Amino acid sequence: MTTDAISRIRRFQRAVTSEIGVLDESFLGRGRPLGPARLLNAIGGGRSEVSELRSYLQLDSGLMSRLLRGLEAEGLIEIEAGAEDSRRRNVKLTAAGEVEYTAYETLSNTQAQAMLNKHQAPDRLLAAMDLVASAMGRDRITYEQVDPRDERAISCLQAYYAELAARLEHGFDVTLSADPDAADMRPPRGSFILALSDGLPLGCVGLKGTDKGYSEVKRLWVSPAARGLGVSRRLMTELERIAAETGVALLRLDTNRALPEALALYQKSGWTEIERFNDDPYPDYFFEKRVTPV
Amino acid sequence: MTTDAISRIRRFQRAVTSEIGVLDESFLGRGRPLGPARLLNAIGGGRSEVSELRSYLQLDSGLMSRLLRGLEAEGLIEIEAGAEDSRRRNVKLTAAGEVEYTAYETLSNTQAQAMLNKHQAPDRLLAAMDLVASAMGRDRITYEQVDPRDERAISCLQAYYAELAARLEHGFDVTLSADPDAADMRPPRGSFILALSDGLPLGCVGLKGTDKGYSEVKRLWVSPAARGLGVSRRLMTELERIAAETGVALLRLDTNRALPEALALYQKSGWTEIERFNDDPYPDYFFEKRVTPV
DNA sequence: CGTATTACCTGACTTTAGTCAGATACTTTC
DNA sequence: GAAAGTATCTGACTAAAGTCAGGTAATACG
Repeated sequence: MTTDAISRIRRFQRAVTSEIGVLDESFLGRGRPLGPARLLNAIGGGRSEVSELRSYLQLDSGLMSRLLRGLEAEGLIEIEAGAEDSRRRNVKLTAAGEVEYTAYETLSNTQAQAMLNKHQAPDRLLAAMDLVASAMGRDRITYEQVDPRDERAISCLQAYYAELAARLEHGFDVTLSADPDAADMRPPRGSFILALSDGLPLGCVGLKGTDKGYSEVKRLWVSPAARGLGVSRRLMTELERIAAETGVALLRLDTNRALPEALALYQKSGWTEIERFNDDPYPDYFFEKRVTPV
Repeated sequence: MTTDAISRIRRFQRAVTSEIGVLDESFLGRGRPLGPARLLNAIGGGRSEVSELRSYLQLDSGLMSRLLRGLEAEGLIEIEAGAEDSRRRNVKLTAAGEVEYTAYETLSNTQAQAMLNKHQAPDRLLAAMDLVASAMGRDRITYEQVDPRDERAISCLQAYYAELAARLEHGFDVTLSADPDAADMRPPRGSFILALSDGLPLGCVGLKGTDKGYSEVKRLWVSPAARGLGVSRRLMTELERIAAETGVALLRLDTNRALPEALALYQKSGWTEIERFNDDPYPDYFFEKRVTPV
């Protein structure tokens, strides 16, 4: 066997296949076939509409119906007609269902913890897992407008500040920078966009409203796990779309020479370099871009 | 959702589960259930004894027998009684079986290649995959004595030289070092041990026979993907066992201050620091350990 | 208003996977 | 050389998963 790229990926596939087999085995230990177990977990995971469950689990409607009857007979779920459209059904866990769901969660968490405990450098392992999961889930990255005080937004911003502190020649202190008030990055004045993959925040960008005839792009950051996937480009596209929709005509931004990826992105995507337009101590480069209104 | 360690691992599990599902789907596309498809792939992968296939795929003897009859009826395999023990059966692919196996291989390779193509930094992705696969396959790491001219041994040695060149203050040129002739690291004088996980070499160590009353430990290296799993300790234990079995009474080694992990390992596992015993330009530390003969 | 569509259910199936108790043919052990 | 053990096969099962053709309400559309 050689050690070329393809065989390394194939080895990875074999390793995770057997790991997943182990998890399935432990699920079977609760005396329920995998079908009902997976359905129960999907319901516990927050999916409540039958049609949503069906497309998530890729089940035939007949099979789904029977699995639901089974869990209902066990007393684990309750099904009721939807409020708006009574053809649509909503499923929720009963108290007994919550208990059973928690038991499955515990099994999964225990296995995850065991993997972590065995490893001497868990941070490295987690970073590698994030990277792989992001690469695999690329098509499933979603872009969502959130409040900049959202827990996930804050975790991105902290990672962003930490990275600036590490990369800028003289460090970075957020209080010295023109820190946009969160209010300026919320509708209707501004916006804050997160890139999310299966709940994990992978990147962010903020649009800060000003009274000076332009809006500013701030806080563009992408997690190391997701670099090379085109996330920053998508974030900027989303931001420009939102700016256009809300009638903003001109966008400006500033950046630092220690962030060459960002610089390259702006240069490639239609931004024009301009004179310094603020007295923030950190930026070296200033750009603007005209927005085509919709 | 928070971004703690456990939920990051769970996210990883979900991502790879769906990726594996995609591969299984593509296997089903060849009009054969997963059971026979997996068996065919195991046979094509080099496993020929029925009992070996049975333990690898964890199949009941009845089920295995029926799956074999199925593939035989399709004309994909031939089964013959073993040469030494005619109860044991050996399976091999027919020409048609080779074709079908190659088709499955192509499906797997195509999926792997697609993942690689989508990513901008494939090296980083592969390194992350190696790390995860090693962490998961920890129990399945095997230690094998090989010829130091083996392709996998050479790939380890090259990685070792490259790492020395990067880490030593003044670089590393193997021709200046006391390069052991491969012959000195082969039985009966010496030995060369590889740590292998599912075919991928993860580490190595050499035992070099000398005429000076001791044998030397050389070329201890562990892949970054496998650090923190105790591979170096196991390699050294294996080496000492082999030394003891072949009647070696004293082991010596040298190392450099730029390799603190190695230094710590030797200090923790019964090695005694001694005076310089060679004129190799690279090492700063010298150790020896007495071997208890068996 | 009537017809088409949608969301789910039901019953009757097939396929796949897995189990288990013998049967058979060979090999090892005493 | 008989008894015990082993590797595989066969037949008769069960469980689980998946398919498919209708059926029943509720909703949407022209």
